[in-house]
Amino acid sequence: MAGVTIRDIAKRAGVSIATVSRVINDNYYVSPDIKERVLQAIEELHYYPNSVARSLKNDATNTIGFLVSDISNNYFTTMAKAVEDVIHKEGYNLIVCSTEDKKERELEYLKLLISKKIDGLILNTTGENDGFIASLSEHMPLVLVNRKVYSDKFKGDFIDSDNIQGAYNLVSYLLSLGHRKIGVINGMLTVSTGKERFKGFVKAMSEVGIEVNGDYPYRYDGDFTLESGYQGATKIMSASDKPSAIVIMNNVMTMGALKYFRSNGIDVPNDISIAAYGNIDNIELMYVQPTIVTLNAWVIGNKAGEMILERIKNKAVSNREVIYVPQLIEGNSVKKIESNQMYSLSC
Amino acid sequence: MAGVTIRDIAKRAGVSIATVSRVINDNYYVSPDIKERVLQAIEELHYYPNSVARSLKNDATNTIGFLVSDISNNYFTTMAKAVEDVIHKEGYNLIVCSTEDKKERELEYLKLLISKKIDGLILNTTGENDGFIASLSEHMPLVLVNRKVYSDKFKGDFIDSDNIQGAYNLVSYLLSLGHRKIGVINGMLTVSTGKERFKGFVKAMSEVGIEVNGDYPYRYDGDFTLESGYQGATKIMSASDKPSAIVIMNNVMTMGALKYFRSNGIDVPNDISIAAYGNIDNIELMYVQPTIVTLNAWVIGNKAGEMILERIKNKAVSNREVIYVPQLIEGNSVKKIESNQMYSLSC
DNA sequence: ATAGTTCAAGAATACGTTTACTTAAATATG
DNA sequence: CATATTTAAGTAAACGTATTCTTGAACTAT
Repeated sequence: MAGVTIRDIAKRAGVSIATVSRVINDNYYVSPDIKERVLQAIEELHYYPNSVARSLKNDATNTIGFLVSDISNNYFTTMAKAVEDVIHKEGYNLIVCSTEDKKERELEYLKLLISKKIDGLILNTTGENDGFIASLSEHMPLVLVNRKVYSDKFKGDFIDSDNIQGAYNLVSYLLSLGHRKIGVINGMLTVSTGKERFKGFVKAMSEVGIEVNGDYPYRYDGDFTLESGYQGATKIMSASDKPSAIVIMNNVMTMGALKYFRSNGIDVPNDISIAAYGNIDNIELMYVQPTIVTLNAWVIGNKAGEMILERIKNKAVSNREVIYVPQLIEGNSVKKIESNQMYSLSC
Repeated sequence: MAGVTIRDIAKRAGVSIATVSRVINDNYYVSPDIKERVLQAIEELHYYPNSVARSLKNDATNTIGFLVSDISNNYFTTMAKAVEDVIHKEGYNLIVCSTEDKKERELEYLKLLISKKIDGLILNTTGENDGFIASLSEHMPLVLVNRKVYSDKFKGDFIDSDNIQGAYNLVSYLLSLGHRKIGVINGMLTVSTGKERFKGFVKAMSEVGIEVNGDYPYRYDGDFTLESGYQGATKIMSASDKPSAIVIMNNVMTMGALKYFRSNGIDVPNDISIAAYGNIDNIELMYVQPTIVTLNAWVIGNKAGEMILERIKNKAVSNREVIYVPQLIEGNSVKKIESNQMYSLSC
């Protein structure tokens, strides 16, 4: 089983290695009796083709890389499954790596994946290696998910939810229920998701005459991690003048913030209202159901799988963008503000 | 960047490919000026060594496979991270695949990983390919996690929590609080985890004189999936004679059961008590905190990483077993049964 | 000064495949 | 029947690297 090569099969079947290869790949006519003999030898010796050698010769590994920022975020494992689901049918495999949102780790993994000669890459970038990625994109089929690369040299596809719209909708929802003092826990503003979601926040607020500028009091810039969600909630709630609601810009930070609230006896939504960006797993089993805008990880993953396959087959396709509009799902994490309170706010 | 080979570097630097290889691997003396020239050429041409070719020559891919039953179970992603953490330091990479507990998928992935010439395999088996795995184990470094392979030909290591003890502890806890009619939602009884956890259940029950035999009324044999947890809860709660508590044999089924309870207005623990095997993520944010025995995925993953590295370095090591004792963590999902109720039960 | 020694670096081979090229037997064609 | 054509299967080269073997220049020793 170990170390059995095409040569052993050839010897056993009394044919040349070329013939064995032809039987394995079934791409040339081989007379039935010889074919039979080869197949039998393969069976008897427990031969498995060496895909390392095969990849070297074919200049194709049938492997697609998927580099994500956080493998323990269920959102990405769901997406990975969705990608796998599509590419597996076409004979491709997926290799998933996690950067933990570290610049160096991303670079290291990119180089590793280049070395491993993957046929294509699906990337959820840290946003800190745009130059490298842009020049990589000139030589490797590349599909970005959720996070954009800022470079006009970039050649590839981009799939995302409409971050601005999604965040805008979240905030509009809070505004419609009378909230005006609205806090925000941002993700990294260095990546497109962080940047654009905040932009959606600012936009919605400005439409009711509230300018969110440098010294906006209820703002915390986190980094999409559980800890920063906790920190953000801590900071915002420790101010003397508290907001009535907080918008949180991803699922993981939402869990972090809720941990803070729960462990400090802060009631959601009575003490603070919450609205969040992104899916939460088994949300109906939580002590409170956050109102969210959802990203469909499965849909995005499927699309990413399709697009990378297209790119691998036809490297010349031009840049494409696919933007999904996220849907708002009401939970019970937002309290309606009574109008007398509103008036008191506006004095 | 694409297609730059050692040959291009050699030409650029005006040396032989052997010299370039020596510089890259830093394993032979190369005079400083030549070394410098080579390094510069590598830099200028954006050369990345082709690890496919390298693997073919070295007969080592520096890659370890991790085949799990369910990649969307946070328990396994945590374990994967833990494995990665250990092996990465030694220059190895991890490739994770998910069988979805399907026999054919496991076989397919095993063959794929053999083809890919991984240096070692960490396996959470479906339990349905024991023969194949046992003979594989004679040629490939192999570490089993959580689920055993039943074959005396098997050569490798095994890491697990003490399933019998863990389940026994869960049931004893319920018994100590006065429960006697205790339901059980099993995982697959074809795999060691399912089998042994049930064994622990039976053992604890028999110690208080309750024999769990073929027609035990509160038993559901599931398959570790969310759906089967839901189904199990449905079945058990639809009987006219309901139990006062249910033991659920993994984390995912627990979520499924809770979904049934919650959506059907069945209060935990007032209508039914729950105790479960396995970790639950962000448990403090749930509407009820199940009492559980925990598996430390991180510890198991680290150990698996260490052991597979040892096996790769010294293929001759004999079979080893590492069993961790799981710890019981009390939640608020179990109600104490008053003694008068107990008496009424015993008539 | 000559023979012996050392060693940096080049030449050549091998890893396990796939495939272009070659061969020889079988069949078709005039 | 002799020549042309087809084609099944074999031979050999190539993929990109690591490494053994070889070479020849620089050095040491006599």
